[in-house]
Amino acid sequence: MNNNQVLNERSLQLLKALVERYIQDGQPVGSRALSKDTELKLSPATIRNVMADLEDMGLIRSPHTSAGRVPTVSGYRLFIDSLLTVKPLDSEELKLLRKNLIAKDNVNDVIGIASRILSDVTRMAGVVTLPKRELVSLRHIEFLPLSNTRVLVIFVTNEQEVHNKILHTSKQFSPAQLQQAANYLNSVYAGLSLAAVRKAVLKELKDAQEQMNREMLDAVQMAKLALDPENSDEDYVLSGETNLMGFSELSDMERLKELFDAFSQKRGVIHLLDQCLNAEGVQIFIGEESGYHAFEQCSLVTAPYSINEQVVGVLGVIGPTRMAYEKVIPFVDVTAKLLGAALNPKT
Amino acid sequence: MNNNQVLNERSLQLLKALVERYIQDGQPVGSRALSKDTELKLSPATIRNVMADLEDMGLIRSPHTSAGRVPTVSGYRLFIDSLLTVKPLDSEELKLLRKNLIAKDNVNDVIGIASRILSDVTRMAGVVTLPKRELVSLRHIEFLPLSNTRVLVIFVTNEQEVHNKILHTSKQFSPAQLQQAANYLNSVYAGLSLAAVRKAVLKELKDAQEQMNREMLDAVQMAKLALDPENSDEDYVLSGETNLMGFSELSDMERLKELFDAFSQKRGVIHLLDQCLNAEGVQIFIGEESGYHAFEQCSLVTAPYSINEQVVGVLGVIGPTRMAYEKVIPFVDVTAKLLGAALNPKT
DNA sequence: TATCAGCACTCTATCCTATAGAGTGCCAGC
DNA sequence: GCTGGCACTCTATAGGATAGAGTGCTGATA
Repeated sequence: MNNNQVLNERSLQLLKALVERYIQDGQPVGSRALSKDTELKLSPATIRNVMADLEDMGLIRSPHTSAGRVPTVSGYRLFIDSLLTVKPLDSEELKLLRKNLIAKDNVNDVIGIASRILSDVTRMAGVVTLPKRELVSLRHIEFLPLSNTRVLVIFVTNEQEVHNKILHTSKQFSPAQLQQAANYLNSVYAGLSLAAVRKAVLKELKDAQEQMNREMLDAVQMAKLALDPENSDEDYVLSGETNLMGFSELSDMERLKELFDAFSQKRGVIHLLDQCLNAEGVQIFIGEESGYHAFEQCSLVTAPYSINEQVVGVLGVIGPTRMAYEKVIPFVDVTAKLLGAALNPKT
Repeated sequence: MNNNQVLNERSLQLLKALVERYIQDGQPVGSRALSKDTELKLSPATIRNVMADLEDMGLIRSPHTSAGRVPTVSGYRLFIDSLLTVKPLDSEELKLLRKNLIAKDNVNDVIGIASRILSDVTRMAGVVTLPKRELVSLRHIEFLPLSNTRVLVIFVTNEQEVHNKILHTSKQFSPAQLQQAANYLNSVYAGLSLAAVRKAVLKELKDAQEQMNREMLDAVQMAKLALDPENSDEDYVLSGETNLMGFSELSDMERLKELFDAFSQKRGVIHLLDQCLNAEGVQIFIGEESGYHAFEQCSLVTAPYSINEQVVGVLGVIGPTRMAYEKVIPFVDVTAKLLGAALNPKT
């Protein structure tokens, strides 16, 4: 790669045409085809010169001597960042989103629907992370005695989701004691994010052990157990993975297995998606940019979604690098916004 | 297919050898190989005669003239039902099961572990259905007011699993009323299976509308809502699907996509597994026997598992028809028993 | 009558070669 | 700086030859 070339208007226009053409039909693009595609009246020979320059700059490459050129990751990156003309969202698709992406009693249902719509519309794989518990705020907490030292803790969060967990306490509590503990916690902590609650709880335990009365101490200690993040309960809902089996660039079984393994391990995918939590809007990983070998032939288009203006999760589309970015990007963007809206509690 | 042939001892012995050989190395088995494999001192020519008979009977077939023979579904069926010599369980595998398949607070964790062990050990796909709510018995029910007419119902079942659901009630209840309703239900119905509870509840509503006091009626009506089976919450945990990508008989992308689609739709797979709920022990579907096109190249080896001697779910292994049944069958069998043990409440 | 050696036949898989087609790089002329 | 022309390269495809595996059948044998 050699950067003392100039990327003038014409080269960019040709790069754009090449990427668009390649995305459209998946074949390496030759100079003759490009000459016909653009309104610049240039002969194939001239275009070949420009293409040689683009290749020097590492933006395109040729699979072999007598094939045309295909975009490299840098080529796609430049295309997406500077050349792409995003298409407005299809009104049918918007209608579909508005019709189906609505509030439900069960958050998982909404997440599942979002994931499915993403995959159905794009005909690629859709992924939506569950709202991060950490970031979601506590609405209500409750303790139920199960047996001896086992206590069921139930907490209702911001987005009307109910979580439960079984605690093993060091001593036995009466139902009344548990009720009292819950009352205390609700009065003090309701409305804070779970992360904030945990932080406050830890502080309280550290600062005020002696001054606290017995009941409050019990309550706080139980809250500590209840909010223990434990083995990251982070998860996502994936849909339409099988759509990826149709793409020729992913038809190598080794690769495909690696990709699907990554999907079921979840760890790597979650890590990748987490990187998009703080992005302003749509963020894109092209091929090897993700840093995961399994995703080398794939691109990931993501957008964070929010509840009450607080980002709590990420959704996105996974497909071959050769995808219709100009349609996928706005679609992912809007879906994220509408998912946030559907998850916002109405009260 | 023509059945006026006689299946004598020798033919069966040869069929057995052929299936075993084919399972071992996946190549069509020729007369010469079979002649060496068996201790019957028969020349390839004689064996060819027998093979022609077996082919007439529809037990084996030849992919083309100059290939050997492979078993048909009927051939596999006969092999499994009458010829198979099941191997005792490997002690390492038993140790693995005993070590990992132990009681946990969370049923889903245990199910997940079982599924993973099934796939890891067999290097095929493992599947375990969640315990059917219907069949599991009620231990404890609780109502929590959420807001206005929304009530959170929580029920703890037999296997220590906690389920929750949001009800929309027609009128508003005070916490005390909800507590009273729960008390009533717990005193009357605890210990029955959810299906039995629902049945009793419906009967009560029908019979005794007038005689009942107001509170009990409310309680029963709420129970009815809570136990509504709704969109079948039946589900399963699948592991190691990607193992199936390694098998040459499943390497056709069309087929593979169909199979994975079936996995994510779940409906068909659940229906198939449900058929095994009432089987006495291990049940096997070979290829097209399942009745699902997606599974045409696959076999499914299943066994039901029980909690408190009540069958509540099914587990199994999915792999190519050409699998080591003599090892898989006992393994699935034992795993089902140990899963049942791990799910049994200790009290 | 059951078994078996021998043989002609069939089908597949593999390798080699030839050929057409697509696309390039470079050069010389405008 | 652009372009037509041309030699060159590489791929994909088809055809043909060959080796190998395995079969079915026949006629001989015990």
